Amino acid sequence: MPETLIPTAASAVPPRASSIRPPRPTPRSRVVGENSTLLYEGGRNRSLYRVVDGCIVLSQLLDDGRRQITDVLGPGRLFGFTVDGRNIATAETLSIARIEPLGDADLNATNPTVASELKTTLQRMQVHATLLGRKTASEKVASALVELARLFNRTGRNGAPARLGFHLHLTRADLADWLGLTVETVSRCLNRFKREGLIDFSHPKTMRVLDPERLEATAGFTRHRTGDAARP
Amino acid sequence: MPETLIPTAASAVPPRASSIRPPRPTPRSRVVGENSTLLYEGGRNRSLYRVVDGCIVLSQLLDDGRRQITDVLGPGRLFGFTVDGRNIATAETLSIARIEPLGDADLNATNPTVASELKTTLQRMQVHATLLGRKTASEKVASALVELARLFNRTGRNGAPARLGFHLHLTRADLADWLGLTVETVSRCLNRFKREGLIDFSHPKTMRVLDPERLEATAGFTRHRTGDAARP
DNA sequence: CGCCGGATTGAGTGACGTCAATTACTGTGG
DNA sequence: CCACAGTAATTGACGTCACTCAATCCGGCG
Repeated sequence: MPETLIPTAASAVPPRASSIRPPRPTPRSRVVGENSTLLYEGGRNRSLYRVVDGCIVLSQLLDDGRRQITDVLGPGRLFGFTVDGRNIATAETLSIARIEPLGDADLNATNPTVASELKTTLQRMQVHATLLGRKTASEKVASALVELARLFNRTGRNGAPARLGFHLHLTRADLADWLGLTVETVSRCLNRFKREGLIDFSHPKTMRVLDPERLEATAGFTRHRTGDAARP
Repeated sequence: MPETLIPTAASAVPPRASSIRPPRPTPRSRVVGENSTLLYEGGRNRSLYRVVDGCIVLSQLLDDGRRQITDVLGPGRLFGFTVDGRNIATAETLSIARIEPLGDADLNATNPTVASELKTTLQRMQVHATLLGRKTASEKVASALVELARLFNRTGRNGAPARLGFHLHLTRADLADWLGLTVETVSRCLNRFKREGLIDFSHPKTMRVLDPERLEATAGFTRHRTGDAARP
Protein backbone atom coordinates (compact mmCIF):
# COMPACT_ATOMS: atom_id res chain seq x y z
CA MET A 1 0.00 0.00 0.00
CA PRO A 2 2.14 2.79 -1.26
CA GLU A 3 1.98 6.25 0.18
CA THR A 4 -0.11 5.30 3.13
CA LEU A 5 0.52 5.58 6.77
CA ILE A 6 0.36 2.23 8.44
CA PRO A 7 -0.66 2.01 12.05
CA THR A 8 0.13 -1.33 13.65
CA ALA A 9 -2.42 -1.59 16.44
CA ALA A 10 -6.18 -1.34 16.61
CA SER A 11 -5.80 1.93 14.80
CA ALA A 12 -7.85 3.75 12.24
CA VAL A 13 -10.59 4.40 14.74
CA PRO A 14 -13.71 5.62 13.07
CA PRO A 15 -14.22 8.57 15.38
CA ARG A 16 -17.59 8.81 16.96
CA ALA A 17 -19.01 11.48 14.74
CA SER A 18 -19.38 14.03 17.51
CA SER A 19 -16.07 13.69 19.29
CA ILE A 20 -14.00 15.06 16.45
CA ARG A 21 -15.21 17.85 14.30
CA PRO A 22 -12.85 18.37 11.38
CA PRO A 23 -11.44 21.86 11.91
CA ARG A 24 -11.95 22.63 8.28
CA PRO A 25 -10.91 19.35 6.67
CA THR A 26 -7.31 19.63 5.48
CA PRO A 27 -6.47 18.00 2.19
CA ARG A 28 -5.73 14.32 2.86
CA SER A 29 -5.46 14.69 6.61
CA ARG A 30 -6.03 11.47 8.53
CA VAL A 31 -7.29 10.37 11.86
CA VAL A 32 -5.32 7.74 13.70
CA GLY A 33 -6.50 5.84 16.77
CA GLU A 34 -5.01 5.91 20.22
CA ASN A 35 -1.95 3.80 20.99
CA SER A 36 -0.93 3.05 17.46
CA THR A 37 2.63 2.74 16.38
CA LEU A 38 3.02 4.65 13.17
CA LEU A 39 5.12 2.93 10.58
CA TYR A 40 4.99 5.84 8.29
CA GLU A 41 6.66 5.21 5.02
CA GLY A 42 5.89 6.20 1.56
CA GLY A 43 7.31 5.15 -1.72
CA ARG A 44 9.35 8.00 -2.84
CA ASN A 45 9.80 10.47 -0.11
CA ARG A 46 6.47 10.70 1.56
CA SER A 47 7.63 10.57 5.11
CA LEU A 48 6.91 13.94 6.65
CA TYR A 49 3.72 14.60 8.55
CA ARG A 50 2.36 17.45 10.54
CA VAL A 51 0.42 16.86 13.74
CA VAL A 52 -2.89 18.67 13.35
CA ASP A 53 -4.44 17.55 16.58
CA GLY A 54 -3.67 15.17 19.40
CA CYS A 55 -0.50 13.89 20.98
CA ILE A 56 2.25 11.83 19.40
CA VAL A 57 5.52 10.75 21.00
CA LEU A 58 8.81 9.68 19.46
CA SER A 59 10.70 6.90 21.16
CA GLN A 60 13.69 4.61 21.08
CA LEU A 61 14.29 1.27 22.72
CA LEU A 62 17.29 -0.48 24.17
CA ASP A 63 17.48 -4.14 23.29
CA ASP A 64 16.30 -5.24 26.71
CA GLY A 65 13.17 -3.15 26.41
CA ARG A 66 14.11 0.01 28.25
CA ARG A 67 12.32 2.83 26.50
CA GLN A 68 13.17 6.49 26.06
CA ILE A 69 10.63 8.94 24.77
CA THR A 70 12.74 11.49 22.95
CA ASP A 71 10.07 14.02 22.09
CA VAL A 72 6.44 14.81 22.73
CA LEU A 73 4.62 16.35 19.81
CA GLY A 74 1.48 18.46 19.85
CA PRO A 75 -0.42 20.39 17.20
CA GLY A 76 1.85 21.99 14.63
CA ARG A 77 4.91 19.81 15.07
CA LEU A 78 6.39 17.80 12.23
CA PHE A 79 7.55 14.22 12.41
CA GLY A 80 8.92 11.56 10.12
CA PHE A 81 12.40 12.91 9.52
CA THR A 82 14.71 10.46 7.84
CA VAL A 83 18.43 9.99 7.50
CA ASP A 84 19.50 7.89 4.54
CA GLY A 85 15.91 6.92 4.00
CA ARG A 86 15.54 5.53 7.49
CA ASN A 87 13.28 7.08 10.05
CA ILE A 88 15.08 8.59 12.95
CA ALA A 89 12.56 7.46 15.54
CA THR A 90 9.39 5.50 16.16
CA ALA A 91 6.20 7.52 16.48
CA GLU A 92 3.24 6.47 18.60
CA THR A 93 -0.09 8.16 19.14
CA LEU A 94 -1.13 8.75 22.74
CA SER A 95 -4.53 10.02 21.74
CA ILE A 96 -6.71 9.93 18.72
CA ALA A 97 -4.62 12.07 16.46
CA ARG A 98 -5.17 13.94 13.28
CA ILE A 99 -2.15 14.16 11.05
CA GLU A 100 -1.55 15.60 7.65
CA PRO A 101 1.08 14.55 5.14
CA LEU A 102 3.22 17.39 3.89
CA GLY A 103 2.61 18.31 0.29
CA ASP A 104 5.09 17.30 -2.34
CA ALA A 105 6.49 20.79 -2.43
CA ASP A 106 7.28 20.63 1.27
CA LEU A 107 8.81 17.19 1.52
CA ASN A 108 12.36 18.34 1.25
CA ALA A 109 14.36 19.26 4.30
CA THR A 110 15.52 22.32 2.42
CA ASN A 111 12.04 23.76 2.66
CA PRO A 112 12.24 26.76 5.00
CA THR A 113 9.40 25.58 7.19
CA VAL A 114 10.96 22.17 7.57
CA ALA A 115 14.41 23.59 8.18
CA SER A 116 13.07 25.89 10.85
CA GLU A 117 11.20 23.04 12.50
CA LEU A 118 14.41 21.03 12.53
CA LYS A 119 16.21 23.80 14.36
CA THR A 120 13.59 24.33 17.03
CA THR A 121 13.40 20.58 17.49
CA LEU A 122 17.14 20.51 17.96
CA GLN A 123 16.83 23.22 20.57
CA ARG A 124 14.10 21.32 22.42
CA MET A 125 16.25 18.21 22.38
CA GLN A 126 19.13 20.10 23.94
CA VAL A 127 17.01 21.50 26.71
CA HIS A 128 15.68 18.01 27.31
CA ALA A 129 19.20 16.58 27.42
CA THR A 130 19.98 19.00 30.22
CA LEU A 131 16.86 17.86 32.01
CA LEU A 132 17.78 14.19 31.61
CA GLY A 133 21.39 14.57 32.61
CA ARG A 134 21.32 17.20 35.28
CA LYS A 135 17.92 17.66 36.89
CA THR A 136 16.52 15.94 39.95
CA ALA A 137 13.31 13.92 39.84
CA SER A 138 11.23 16.82 41.18
CA GLU A 139 12.71 19.24 38.71
CA LYS A 140 12.07 16.81 35.89
CA VAL A 141 8.44 16.29 36.73
CA ALA A 142 7.84 19.99 37.29
CA SER A 143 9.49 20.81 33.96
CA ALA A 144 7.32 18.26 32.22
CA LEU A 145 4.18 19.77 33.69
CA VAL A 146 5.17 23.26 32.63
CA GLU A 147 5.90 22.12 29.11
CA LEU A 148 2.80 19.97 28.73
CA ALA A 149 0.62 22.73 30.11
CA ARG A 150 1.90 25.02 27.38
CA LEU A 151 1.51 22.34 24.74
CA PHE A 152 -1.98 21.14 25.57
CA ASN A 153 -3.39 24.23 27.15
CA ARG A 154 -7.11 23.64 27.19
CA THR A 155 -8.85 26.50 25.46
CA GLY A 156 -12.15 27.49 26.98
CA ARG A 157 -15.23 27.95 24.87
CA ASN A 158 -14.47 31.62 24.48
CA GLY A 159 -11.21 30.66 22.83
CA ALA A 160 -9.16 32.04 25.68
CA PRO A 161 -7.04 29.52 27.58
CA ALA A 162 -8.88 28.05 30.53
CA ARG A 163 -7.23 28.57 33.87
CA LEU A 164 -4.19 26.37 33.42
CA GLY A 165 -6.09 23.15 33.12
CA PHE A 166 -4.88 20.67 30.55
CA HIS A 167 -5.25 17.10 29.50
CA LEU A 168 -2.21 15.02 30.26
CA HIS A 169 -2.03 12.65 27.35
CA LEU A 170 0.84 10.66 28.82
CA THR A 171 0.43 7.88 31.33
CA ARG A 172 2.71 7.80 34.38
CA ALA A 173 4.76 5.22 32.49
CA ASP A 174 5.09 7.52 29.49
CA LEU A 175 6.16 10.37 31.71
CA ALA A 176 8.72 8.09 33.31
CA ASP A 177 10.08 7.07 29.91
CA TRP A 178 10.25 10.68 28.84
CA LEU A 179 11.97 11.90 31.99
CA GLY A 180 14.29 9.00 32.65
CA LEU A 181 12.51 7.95 35.85
CA THR A 182 10.30 5.12 37.07
CA VAL A 183 6.53 5.10 37.29
CA GLU A 184 6.67 5.15 41.08
CA THR A 185 8.93 8.17 41.25
CA VAL A 186 6.72 10.09 38.83
CA SER A 187 3.66 9.22 40.85
CA ARG A 188 5.27 10.26 44.11
CA CYS A 189 6.36 13.60 42.68
CA LEU A 190 2.95 14.36 41.23
CA ASN A 191 1.21 13.55 44.46
CA ARG A 192 3.68 15.56 46.48
CA PHE A 193 3.08 18.55 44.21
CA LYS A 194 -0.62 17.99 44.76
CA ARG A 195 -0.25 17.92 48.56
CA GLU A 196 1.85 21.07 48.37
CA GLY A 197 -0.78 22.88 46.36
CA LEU A 198 1.25 23.32 43.18
CA ILE A 199 -1.14 21.35 41.04
CA ASP A 200 -4.39 19.46 41.33
CA PHE A 201 -5.92 16.45 39.68
CA SER A 202 -8.89 14.24 40.47
CA HIS A 203 -8.62 12.07 37.43
CA PRO A 204 -4.98 11.07 36.82
CA LYS A 205 -5.00 12.64 33.37
CA THR A 206 -6.85 15.86 34.13
CA MET A 207 -4.26 18.28 35.36
CA ARG A 208 -4.59 21.77 36.67
CA VAL A 209 -1.76 24.07 37.60
CA LEU A 210 -2.62 25.97 40.77
CA ASP A 211 0.62 27.85 41.33
CA PRO A 212 2.47 28.45 38.06
CA GLU A 213 5.20 30.55 39.65
CA ARG A 214 6.15 28.01 42.24
CA LEU A 215 5.89 25.19 39.71
CA GLU A 216 8.25 26.93 37.33
CA ALA A 217 10.64 27.68 40.15
CA THR A 218 10.64 23.99 41.01
CA ALA A 219 11.35 23.18 37.37
CA GLY A 220 14.61 25.10 37.37
CA PHE A 221 15.91 27.27 34.62
CA THR A 222 18.11 26.52 31.64
CA ARG A 223 20.45 29.04 30.17
CA HIS A 224 23.61 29.02 28.14
CA ARG A 225 26.39 31.48 28.04
CA THR A 226 25.03 34.43 26.14
CA GLY A 227 25.46 34.48 22.43
CA ASP A 228 23.23 36.63 20.36
CA ALA A 229 24.01 35.55 16.88
CA ALA A 230 22.57 38.35 14.93
CA ARG A 231 22.99 41.84 16.25
CA PRO A 232 24.23 44.91 18.17
CA MET B 1 34.56 43.66 15.42
CA PRO B 2 31.94 42.59 12.96
CA GLU B 3 31.90 39.22 11.39
CA THR B 4 34.57 37.79 13.59
CA LEU B 5 34.49 34.92 15.95
CA ILE B 6 35.17 36.09 19.45
CA PRO B 7 36.77 33.73 21.92
CA THR B 8 36.44 34.86 25.52
CA ALA B 9 39.35 33.17 27.22
CA ALA B 10 43.08 33.20 26.62
CA SER B 11 42.19 32.25 23.10
CA ALA B 12 43.73 32.94 19.74
CA VAL B 13 46.78 30.93 20.58
CA PRO B 14 49.55 31.57 18.12
CA PRO B 15 50.28 27.93 17.49
CA ARG B 16 53.88 26.93 17.83
CA ALA B 17 54.72 26.82 14.18
CA SER B 18 55.39 23.11 14.10
CA SER B 19 52.42 21.79 16.05
CA ILE B 20 49.85 22.72 13.47
CA ARG B 21 50.49 22.45 9.81
CA PRO B 22 47.62 23.98 7.84
CA PRO B 23 46.12 21.06 5.90
CA ARG B 24 45.97 23.13 2.77
CA PRO B 25 44.76 26.46 4.20
CA THR B 26 41.02 26.76 3.69
CA PRO B 27 39.70 30.17 2.75
CA ARG B 28 39.28 32.15 5.96
CA SER B 29 39.65 29.18 8.25
CA ARG B 30 40.81 30.07 11.75
CA VAL B 31 42.68 28.50 14.58
CA VAL B 32 41.23 28.88 18.02
CA GLY B 33 43.06 28.09 21.24
CA GLU B 34 42.17 25.46 23.79
CA ASN B 35 39.46 26.14 26.35
CA SER B 36 37.89 29.12 24.68
CA THR B 37 34.23 29.86 24.79
CA LEU B 38 33.16 30.80 21.31
CA LEU B 39 30.82 33.74 21.15
CA TYR B 40 30.33 33.36 17.50
CA GLU B 41 28.16 36.03 16.06
CA GLY B 42 28.23 37.88 12.87
CA GLY B 43 26.35 40.89 11.69
CA ARG B 44 23.92 39.52 9.27
CA ASN B 45 23.76 35.82 9.43
CA ARG B 46 27.33 34.72 9.78
CA SER B 47 26.81 32.15 12.44
CA LEU B 48 27.54 28.78 10.92
CA TYR B 49 30.96 27.18 11.19
CA ARG B 50 32.42 23.87 10.24
CA VAL B 51 34.91 22.11 12.48
CA VAL B 52 37.95 21.37 10.37
CA ASP B 53 40.10 19.94 13.09
CA GLY B 54 40.00 19.53 16.83
CA CYS B 55 37.25 19.05 19.36
CA ILE B 56 34.42 21.41 20.24
CA VAL B 57 31.56 20.79 22.65
CA LEU B 58 28.16 22.39 22.95
CA SER B 59 26.78 22.96 26.40
CA GLN B 60 24.00 24.39 28.49
CA LEU B 61 23.93 25.48 32.10
CA LEU B 62 21.36 25.43 34.85
CA ASP B 63 21.28 28.60 36.91
CA ASP B 64 23.10 26.97 39.80
CA GLY B 65 25.99 25.98 37.57
CA ARG B 66 25.14 22.41 36.72
CA ARG B 67 26.39 21.84 33.21
CA GLN B 68 25.21 19.55 30.44
CA ILE B 69 27.31 18.95 27.36
CA THR B 70 24.75 18.35 24.66
CA ASP B 71 27.04 17.41 21.83
CA VAL B 72 30.66 16.66 21.07
CA LEU B 73 31.85 17.81 17.68
CA GLY B 74 34.78 16.56 15.67
CA PRO B 75 36.06 17.24 12.16
CA GLY B 76 33.28 17.81 9.65
CA ARG B 77 30.51 18.79 12.04
CA LEU B 78 28.71 22.13 11.82
CA PHE B 79 27.87 24.39 14.71
CA GLY B 80 26.34 27.78 15.30
CA PHE B 81 22.71 27.02 14.51
CA THR B 82 20.35 29.78 15.54
CA VAL B 83 16.67 30.09 16.28
CA ASP B 84 15.28 33.60 15.96
CA GLY B 85 18.79 34.91 15.64
CA ARG B 86 19.86 33.39 18.94
CA ASN B 87 22.37 30.64 19.21
CA ILE B 88 20.99 27.38 20.39
CA ALA B 89 23.98 26.47 22.52
CA THR B 90 27.34 27.62 23.82
CA ALA B 91 30.38 26.22 22.03
CA GLU B 92 33.74 25.63 23.70
CA THR B 93 36.96 24.31 22.28
CA LEU B 94 38.56 21.39 24.11
CA SER B 95 41.64 21.46 21.96
CA ILE B 96 43.28 23.85 19.62
CA ALA B 97 40.69 23.84 16.90
CA ARG B 98 40.57 24.87 13.32
CA ILE B 99 37.19 26.10 12.18
CA GLU B 100 35.91 27.50 8.95
CA PRO B 101 32.97 29.86 8.50
CA LEU B 102 30.43 28.67 5.98
CA GLY B 103 30.32 30.68 2.80
CA ASP B 104 27.48 33.09 2.21
CA ALA B 105 25.83 30.63 -0.12
CA ASP B 106 25.72 28.01 2.62
CA LEU B 107 24.52 30.10 5.52
CA ASN B 108 20.91 29.24 5.08
CA ALA B 109 19.40 26.23 6.80
CA THR B 110 17.72 25.41 3.52
CA ASN B 111 21.08 24.51 2.07
CA PRO B 112 21.05 20.73 1.50
CA THR B 113 24.31 20.15 3.35
CA VAL B 114 23.10 22.12 6.32
CA ALA B 115 19.70 20.46 6.30
CA SER B 116 21.29 17.05 6.21
CA GLU B 117 23.64 17.96 9.05
CA LEU B 118 20.65 19.12 11.07
CA LYS B 119 19.00 15.75 10.64
CA THR B 120 21.98 13.65 11.60
CA THR B 121 22.52 15.92 14.58
CA LEU B 122 18.93 15.36 15.58
CA GLN B 123 19.49 11.64 15.35
CA ARG B 124 22.62 11.81 17.49
CA MET B 125 20.71 13.85 20.06
CA GLN B 126 18.01 11.21 20.25
CA VAL B 127 20.46 8.40 20.76
CA HIS B 128 22.12 10.48 23.44
CA ALA B 129 18.79 11.15 25.13
CA THR B 130 18.33 7.40 25.42
CA LEU B 131 21.77 7.14 26.92
CA LEU B 132 21.06 9.89 29.45
CA GLY B 133 17.65 8.65 30.44
CA ARG B 134 17.99 4.91 30.36
CA LYS B 135 21.56 3.70 30.55
CA THR B 136 23.59 2.79 33.62
CA ALA B 137 26.88 4.50 34.46
CA SER B 138 28.93 1.69 32.94
CA GLU B 139 26.88 1.66 29.77
CA LYS B 140 27.21 5.41 29.49
CA VAL B 141 30.97 5.43 29.82
CA ALA B 142 31.38 2.51 27.45
CA SER B 143 29.13 4.21 24.90
CA ALA B 144 31.16 7.38 25.17
CA LEU B 145 34.39 5.50 24.56
CA VAL B 146 32.97 3.77 21.50
CA GLU B 147 31.76 7.04 20.07
CA LEU B 148 34.89 9.02 20.81
CA ALA B 149 37.07 6.26 19.41
CA ARG B 150 35.16 6.55 16.15
CA LEU B 151 35.31 10.33 16.21
CA PHE B 152 38.97 10.79 17.04
CA ASN B 153 40.40 7.63 15.67
CA ARG B 154 44.10 8.28 15.49
CA THR B 155 45.29 7.65 11.98
CA GLY B 156 48.73 6.11 11.74
CA ARG B 157 51.35 7.54 9.45
CA ASN B 158 50.32 5.17 6.74
CA GLY B 159 46.87 6.77 6.78
CA ALA B 160 45.26 3.63 8.11
CA PRO B 161 43.68 3.90 11.56
CA ALA B 162 46.10 2.95 14.29
CA ARG B 163 45.02 0.09 16.48
CA LEU B 164 42.10 1.71 18.25
CA GLY B 165 44.12 4.30 20.03
CA PHE B 166 42.69 7.78 20.24
CA HIS B 167 43.14 11.04 22.03
CA LEU B 168 40.41 11.71 24.54
CA HIS B 169 39.93 15.43 24.28
CA LEU B 170 37.48 15.56 27.19
CA THR B 171 38.53 15.71 30.81
CA ARG B 172 36.82 13.44 33.32
CA ALA B 173 34.67 16.43 34.25
CA ASP B 174 33.66 16.97 30.61
CA LEU B 175 32.79 13.31 30.27
CA ALA B 176 30.71 13.57 33.43
CA ASP B 177 28.87 16.61 32.10
CA TRP B 178 28.25 14.86 28.81
CA LEU B 179 27.01 11.63 30.36
CA GLY B 180 25.06 13.01 33.28
CA LEU B 181 27.41 11.56 35.90
CA THR B 182 30.01 12.81 38.37
CA VAL B 183 33.75 12.95 37.88
CA GLU B 184 34.26 10.22 40.44
CA THR B 185 31.85 7.82 38.80
CA VAL B 186 33.45 8.36 35.40
CA SER B 187 36.87 7.76 36.87
CA ARG B 188 35.77 4.58 38.64
CA CYS B 189 34.21 3.20 35.46
CA LEU B 190 37.26 3.96 33.34
CA ASN B 191 39.59 2.33 35.82
CA ARG B 192 37.35 -0.69 36.17
CA PHE B 193 37.35 -1.10 32.39
CA LYS B 194 41.12 -0.85 32.53
CA ARG B 195 41.39 -3.53 35.23
CA GLU B 196 39.06 -5.74 33.20
CA GLY B 197 41.18 -5.34 30.09
CA LEU B 198 38.62 -3.55 27.96
CA ILE B 199 40.75 -0.47 27.52
CA ASP B 200 44.12 0.86 28.52
CA PHE B 201 45.58 4.24 29.27
CA SER B 202 48.79 5.39 30.88
CA HIS B 203 48.19 9.05 30.38
CA PRO B 204 44.59 9.96 31.33
CA LYS B 205 43.87 11.34 27.87
CA THR B 206 45.58 8.70 25.76
CA MET B 207 43.06 5.95 25.32
CA ARG B 208 43.37 2.59 23.66
CA VAL B 209 40.59 0.12 23.14
CA LEU B 210 41.82 -3.40 23.79
CA ASP B 211 38.60 -5.34 23.37
CA PRO B 212 36.18 -3.53 21.01
CA GLU B 213 33.60 -6.34 21.05
CA ARG B 214 33.29 -6.47 24.80
CA LEU B 215 33.32 -2.69 25.05
CA GLU B 216 30.47 -2.36 22.57
CA ALA B 217 28.54 -5.07 24.35
CA THR B 218 28.96 -3.13 27.58
CA ALA B 219 27.71 -0.02 25.82
CA GLY B 220 24.35 -1.56 25.00
CA PHE B 221 22.47 -1.20 21.80
CA THR B 222 19.86 1.31 20.69
CA ARG B 223 17.12 0.45 18.29
CA HIS B 224 13.68 1.69 17.45
CA ARG B 225 10.76 -0.13 16.07
CA THR B 226 11.59 -0.62 12.41
CA GLY B 227 10.44 1.94 9.96
CA ASP B 228 12.14 2.17 6.67
CA ALA B 229 10.88 5.34 5.16
CA ALA B 230 11.92 4.94 1.63
CA ARG B 231 11.83 1.34 0.92
CA PRO B 232 12.36 -1.87 -0.99
C1' DC C 1 -19.97 -7.61 39.87
C1' DG C 2 -15.43 -9.06 38.67
C1' DC C 3 -11.65 -8.27 35.83
C1' DC C 4 -7.61 -5.72 34.33
C1' DG C 5 -4.47 -2.11 33.55
C1' DG C 6 -3.03 2.07 35.55
C1' DA C 7 -1.94 4.52 39.76
C1' DT C 8 -0.70 4.92 44.46
C1' DT C 9 1.77 3.84 48.64
C1' DG C 10 5.12 1.66 51.73
C1' DA C 11 9.44 -0.77 52.98
C1' DG C 12 13.95 -1.89 51.84
C1' DT C 13 18.09 -1.61 48.88
C1' DG C 14 21.64 -0.32 45.90
C1' DA C 15 23.81 2.54 42.42
C1' DC C 16 25.58 6.60 42.18
C1' DG C 17 26.55 11.01 44.51
C1' DT C 18 29.10 13.54 48.26
C1' DC C 19 32.95 14.49 50.99
C1' DA C 20 37.62 14.06 51.90
C1' DA C 21 42.31 12.58 51.43
C1' DT C 22 45.97 11.29 48.27
C1' DT C 23 48.42 10.99 44.06
C1' DA C 24 49.63 12.31 39.35
C1' DC C 25 50.30 15.95 35.84
C1' DT C 26 51.47 20.51 33.96
C1' DG C 27 53.33 24.59 33.90
C1' DT C 28 56.17 28.30 35.94
C1' DG C 29 60.08 30.39 38.10
C1' DG C 30 64.50 29.99 40.13
C1' DC D 1 67.23 20.64 36.29
C1' DC D 2 64.51 20.99 40.47
C1' DA D 3 61.00 23.19 43.60
C1' DC D 4 56.57 24.54 43.91
C1' DA D 5 51.74 25.59 42.92
C1' DG D 6 47.57 24.54 40.91
C1' DT D 7 44.59 21.56 38.58
C1' DA D 8 43.11 16.89 37.21
C1' DA D 9 42.53 12.23 38.53
C1' DT D 10 42.15 8.54 41.66
C1' DT D 11 40.55 6.14 45.67
C1' DG D 12 38.00 5.23 49.95
C1' DA D 13 34.24 5.87 53.32
C1' DC D 14 29.80 7.10 53.71
C1' DG D 15 25.08 8.98 52.59
C1' DT D 16 20.99 9.41 49.92
C1' DC D 17 17.93 9.73 46.07
C1' DA D 18 15.66 7.15 43.18
C1' DC D 19 14.91 2.22 42.01
C1' DT D 20 12.90 -2.41 43.22
C1' DC D 21 9.55 -5.25 45.01
C1' DA D 22 5.12 -5.86 46.70
C1' DA D 23 0.60 -4.78 48.30
C1' DT D 24 -3.38 -2.13 47.57
C1' DC D 25 -6.44 1.02 45.39
C1' DC D 26 -9.02 2.99 41.66
C1' DG D 27 -11.58 3.45 37.25
C1' DG D 28 -13.39 1.71 33.03
C1' DC D 29 -15.60 -2.05 30.80
C1' DG D 30 -17.70 -6.46 29.70
